[in-house]
Amino acid sequence: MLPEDEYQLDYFKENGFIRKRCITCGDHFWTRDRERSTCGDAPCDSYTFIGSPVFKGNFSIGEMRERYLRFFERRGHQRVDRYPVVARWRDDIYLTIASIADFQPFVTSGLVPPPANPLTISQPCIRLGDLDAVGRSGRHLTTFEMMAHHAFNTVDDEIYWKEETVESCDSLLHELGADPLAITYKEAPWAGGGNAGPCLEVLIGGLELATLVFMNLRQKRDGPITIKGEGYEMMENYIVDTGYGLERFVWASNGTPTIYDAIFPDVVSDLMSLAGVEHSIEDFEHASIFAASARHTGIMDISGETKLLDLRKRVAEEIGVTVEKLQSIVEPVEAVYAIADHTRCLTFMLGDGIIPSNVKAGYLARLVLRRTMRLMYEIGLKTPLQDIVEMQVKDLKDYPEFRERFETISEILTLEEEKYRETLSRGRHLITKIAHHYKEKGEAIPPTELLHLYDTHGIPPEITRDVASEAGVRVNLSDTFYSYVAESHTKNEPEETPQTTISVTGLPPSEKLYYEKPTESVFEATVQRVLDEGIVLDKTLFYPEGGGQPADHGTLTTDNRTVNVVDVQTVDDVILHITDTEHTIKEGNRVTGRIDLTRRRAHARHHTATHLVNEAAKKVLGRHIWQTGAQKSTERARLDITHYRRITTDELRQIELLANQEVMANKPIETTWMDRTLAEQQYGFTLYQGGVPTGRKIRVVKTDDDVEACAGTHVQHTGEIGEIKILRNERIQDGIERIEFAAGEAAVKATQEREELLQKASSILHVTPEHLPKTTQRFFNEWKQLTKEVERLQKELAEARVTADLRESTQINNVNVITKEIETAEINELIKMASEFAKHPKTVAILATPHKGTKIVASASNDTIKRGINAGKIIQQISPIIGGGGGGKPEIAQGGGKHPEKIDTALQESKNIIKKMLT
RNA sequence: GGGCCGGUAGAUCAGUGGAAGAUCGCUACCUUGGCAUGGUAGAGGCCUCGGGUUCAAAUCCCGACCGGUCCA
Repeated sequence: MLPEDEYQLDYFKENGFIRKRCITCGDHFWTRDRERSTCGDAPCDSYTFIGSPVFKGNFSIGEMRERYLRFFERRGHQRVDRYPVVARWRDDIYLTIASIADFQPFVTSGLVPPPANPLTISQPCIRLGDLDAVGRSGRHLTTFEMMAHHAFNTVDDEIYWKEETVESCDSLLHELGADPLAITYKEAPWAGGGNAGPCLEVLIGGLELATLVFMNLRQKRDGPITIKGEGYEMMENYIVDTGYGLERFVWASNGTPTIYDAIFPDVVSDLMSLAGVEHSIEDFEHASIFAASARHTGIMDISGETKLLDLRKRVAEEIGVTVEKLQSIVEPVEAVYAIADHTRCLTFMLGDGIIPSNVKAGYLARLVLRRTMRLMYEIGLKTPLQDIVEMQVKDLKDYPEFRERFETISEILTLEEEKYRETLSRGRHLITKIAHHYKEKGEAIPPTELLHLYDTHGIPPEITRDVASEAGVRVNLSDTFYSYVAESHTKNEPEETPQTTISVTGLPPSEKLYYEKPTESVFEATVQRVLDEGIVLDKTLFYPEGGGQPADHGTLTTDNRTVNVVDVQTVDDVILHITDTEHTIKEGNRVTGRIDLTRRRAHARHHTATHLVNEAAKKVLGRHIWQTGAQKSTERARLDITHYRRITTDELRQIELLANQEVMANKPIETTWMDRTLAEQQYGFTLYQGGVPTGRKIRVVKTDDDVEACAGTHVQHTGEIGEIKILRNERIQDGIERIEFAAGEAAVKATQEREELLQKASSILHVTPEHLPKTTQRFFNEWKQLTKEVERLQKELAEARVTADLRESTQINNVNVITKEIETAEINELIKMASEFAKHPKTVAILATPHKGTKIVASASNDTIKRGINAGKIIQQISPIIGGGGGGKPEIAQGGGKHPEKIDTALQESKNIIKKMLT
């Protein structure tokens, strides 16, 4: 645990605070109120602000945000624009979950300076962890703004620390009109995301309004400080990480029964009337119900159906109504609250460019979307989703960027709604089928079946229950269903691949010649060290694998001995040259390096082409396009981009044309090293198309309109690419399209290969390539007709043969037995004939052909089957004779083998078998 | 990134190794003054594609393509 003197602030002592221990939870807290015995946090205190606001004046979201940011601007902070809700600069989280997330990991680690210091920001955040409680608890939101002021201190340069932070917070609350006696600061050591430090929670009226974190520890195995079982050590830099809940401030200033009524009252009331739900916070009864509900949920956990029911009971008791009555009043309103919240979340997600998908951040968008639609279905709200989102966009006046993007957002929503409807209607079919199955067995649909429906087909168990009960089948639905789902997924945990660490300690970063001298292929260098994993030089022209670009190949020569370099990797800024054979190169040697320039040029062409195709795709498909991956080689490159529907061939052609026009314009490619924060501010996060680079400075590559942070090697002018040829397009995930293309010589080769295919195909048909589509169509149609004609003729022929052959039958026990070898018949003909024979009474036929492998067919008329004949068994017994196997039904069976010369023997044997069967 | 499911007639789907099916829709004819309906007959299938196993594959195995879905 942290030493308690962490919290012994002068500010507390000089302003009449005393440190107390909560009589309920035992935590320590600071207060001015000598009478207070509880810490002020849930569940020790319950809400007192509902109906009696803690601040002077009813603030709206916009007013409160502005008030806050101005307050800290006056105190020397620089205001910083918000970051997107999708954390594109992070590879560990999809969504921005806190204001400090904007500055992790490079600013907090001290590697990159902050955009301003100290700074203040109001950062929209999305957290989906408490999805179930949203709407019900009265205080949970998926989307909220975390107002914050941050100071990034180093040992040499301290901006401010605890004293000033608490003083600012206290002053802000006073300025807003809070009662000083009502404010408590609770001590609550904080840990998360690999950092930790002391923390004060700021509470008024039972509500946590802000958290003041003093981040000064970093997680380290066997570190000297232990928190929650993990070791930590002190950092050289220490950070003031505050978080003020904007929505909670607004709620506290309004004292409405729920947070939703305070932050988007217009959207809530519009939705209520659209859904036909009676609700008015002016209505005393309703207000008191929701106030009571919110007070209780403030102090209890309501996850799970049982706990929810418990809450309902308590509230019902307090108000003096039955639980059923309470539910009928409360549930539709709660659904509307949740819909209001979820659609706001969607507005931020889609507005910041997330494309719904079945993977990654896109999946989270779809999760929220489908949840919203389910809620709408439950309360019978038929308004199109995009209309509700439009209400949100209009309500979010401080976010004009969403209005600009609304057309795309609206299109995405329409498509998603359509998709979900299809999923559900597919689901209904499936459920009905399964329901019938269990109805026959007289059982309820078991949980495994529900899991399968949900997991594999996306049908929520509630819908299964509804549809199945229409079919008259019960469903075993437990309130732990979703944890059951989670359980079924945790069975096969991915094995952690043990990371092999290559020791490059003590080595300076390798000098990268490939940036300064992109066209050169020969260099001199000194060997720094020879490791098992590769050779380290002081400087190199070899480009190491990275950013989807493969490593350069080439040679290293020393004392007239040359080795091939077949791979180049980078470890902590040190470049390793990997050779294909043993070598005698030693530390301190001078070596001459030569790189394969043809290979390098092919990579550079494909790399620059990737930027052009990406930009062209944005122009053709829309600004929502985002690169999710790319891979280059000497022969081709592929680019994965986000898009909410399949790219059409027409769009693909436009992209190809546009990219080639850029090539023809022969524009220069500018590369500059820029300060990371400056680059982000100047170009925005669209910089990080190819992933997030590390380091304080980033390399910015400008190709006309396209600007990306990129470490790859490029051509000097777009014209050097020569040609870009799109080869194919596939959808690798829902919402992600892959475009494969070739550039330069590879494009010419690819075009030639396609040309050759066309020529080969057209020379077979003796037509020119232009006539190929028409001619192949004609041939295909003719082929279909001829197939039918052949079948018809075979049938006719079979009938004719049957009539003739019936006369040649042998009599065995009053059964006509026909055994016959037909030289040129195919198996279908034999089957047709055999079935013709079987139409005649008292007839058994055994037919054989040596054509196309040796085949035999047997058939028996119905009356002979009754007398013991079984065509299947006959075939089973005689087909081994011809060296194969066979089988079938009593009426008709077939078989085959490898020895046509044994057909006679087999046919003779069949007569013996028939004799036995008839006796 | 991982898991699960699917691709058969225009549509929805049956078909677990032995002659490709059902329902709706479509076409023609009958029923009717006309329509709805009812009746009869018919057309419509590279069973997604490519390999493999087998005497035999829509069916089993491998791969590709297309689609659905859950999770991190």
